[in-house]
Amino acid sequence: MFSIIFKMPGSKPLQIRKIEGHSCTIDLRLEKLAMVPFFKDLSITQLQEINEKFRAAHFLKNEVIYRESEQARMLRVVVFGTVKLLKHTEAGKDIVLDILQPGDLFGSLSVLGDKIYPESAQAYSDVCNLSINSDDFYTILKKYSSVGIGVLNMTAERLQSAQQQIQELSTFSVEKRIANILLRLYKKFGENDNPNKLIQLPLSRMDLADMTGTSPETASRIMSHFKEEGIIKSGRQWVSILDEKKLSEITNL
Amino acid sequence: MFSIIFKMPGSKPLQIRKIEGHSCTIDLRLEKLAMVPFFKDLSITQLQEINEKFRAAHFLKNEVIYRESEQARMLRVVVFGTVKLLKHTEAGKDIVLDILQPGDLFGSLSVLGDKIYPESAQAYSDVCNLSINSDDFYTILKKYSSVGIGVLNMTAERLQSAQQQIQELSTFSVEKRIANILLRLYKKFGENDNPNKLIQLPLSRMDLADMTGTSPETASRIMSHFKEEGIIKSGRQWVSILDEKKLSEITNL
DNA sequence: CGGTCTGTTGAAGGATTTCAACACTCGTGG
DNA sequence: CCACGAGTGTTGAAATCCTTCAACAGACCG
Repeated sequence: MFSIIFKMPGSKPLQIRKIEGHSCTIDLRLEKLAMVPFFKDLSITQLQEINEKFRAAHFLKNEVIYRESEQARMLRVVVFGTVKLLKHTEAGKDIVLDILQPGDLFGSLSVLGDKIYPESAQAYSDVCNLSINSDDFYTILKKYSSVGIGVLNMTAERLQSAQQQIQELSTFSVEKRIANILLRLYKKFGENDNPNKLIQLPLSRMDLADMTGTSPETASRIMSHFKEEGIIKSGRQWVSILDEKKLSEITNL
Repeated sequence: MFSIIFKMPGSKPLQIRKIEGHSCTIDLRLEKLAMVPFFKDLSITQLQEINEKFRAAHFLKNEVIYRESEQARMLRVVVFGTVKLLKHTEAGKDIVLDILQPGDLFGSLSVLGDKIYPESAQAYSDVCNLSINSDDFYTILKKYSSVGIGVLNMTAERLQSAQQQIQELSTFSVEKRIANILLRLYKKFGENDNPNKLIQLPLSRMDLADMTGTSPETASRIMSHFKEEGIIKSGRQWVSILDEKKLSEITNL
């Protein structure tokens, strides 16, 4: 078993952008707000009006943005970096529900009701986000029905994706689930311009285990297997996809 | 092992109401529409206007209402009976995502986008529902922002519940998952007025397996175990809950 | 340069599935 | 009205997948 890792001397495969040197200028804020799918029908003037209600906040990698079962007061939009949504269990095991990109919405989605965060949010890299009080957002929803329809649509998509995950957890082997999550992460976070096909996330075996509902050891074993087959390359907290086709064959096996 | 089943001679424990003798009068339709949480802020006149757009449809038990990956054109509201939402797998195994009651919404939830049903819907009993063209519903959403907010809220709740299920599938043993689903079904479909604590559903071992992502055999073994412990009574397609407290202890073990 | 975090691998044990046989219930049609 | 057959539930035993415990190796950080 020769699992050769190509070391680039002095440079780790995964380059993580730090928050230093990043600043949330008005232009960047407006650009990111306009990127949010459900603000796309609004005029510049309306966007600026909405922008007034948002406040920028920064988090360093691994900082907790909010915790499960806290009072849910804020709706947030990722501007820079990636955010991990997760649930904790009494046994200390975490479940990763989703990983968010710039433009994604999180936090207090449900405007009515008990307003308790159903999951925790943690900065997966250095993060900048915009947050809005949920009462203010409620006002926007009432005023602009297109925004509500957009949010509804995004929520419906996430529901579909969650139900897809339920099906996979119920019927797929761990190997299939890991092949699948690698494909999905590659589609979402793969750098298509870069030939080394790296997933742009500090992805650990533990993370993979938490996303697929298995143990880190099993995740490691399966990743080793994929490496032997030449399907992936991987090191400490980085993964790159060599053979996308073989991966999707495994999921459809 | 004495699993005594109290037979009521000539009468099965579970009485299923047939659709014969049921008719969707205007009054019943309005009553059910008013029951839908996100129509609650509308006036009678507005309700009547919306009612015009809905058409009633009837399905016999086990009839398929729509199939996964069909074109999604209709949004539906359950008026009478129960509906099973499920996903099929190539291996022939089904996953039950949800069981719906009168007042619940299903079908083409996402108003924009590709409009493909992400799951199948099947009549779990004889069913009457109202359906509306999704374009017509889109018009309503644009006109009444309160409706959009209500639907958003319902969708957000379902998303939460799906994520809860993901956590349970990832971390709970089959025994805990079955205890949990029994409790949830009992809360939703238990007849509180009736002393025999029956879950008002034709619940088979296969159904339980499809809801918890296990095999019918394992579900049967665990149900047998619960019977021995005096926690439940159960026969062919019926379950009643004797000891709710013990069940919730099992889920929290 | 040590210490901590991450990844790897082995081996034993446990949970669950699968295959198989059988019992029972219910509806149907003779 | 009874008998049949399909559908449903039960149970055993073997096989499989996965977890858990444990030890160790390598990478990164200060």
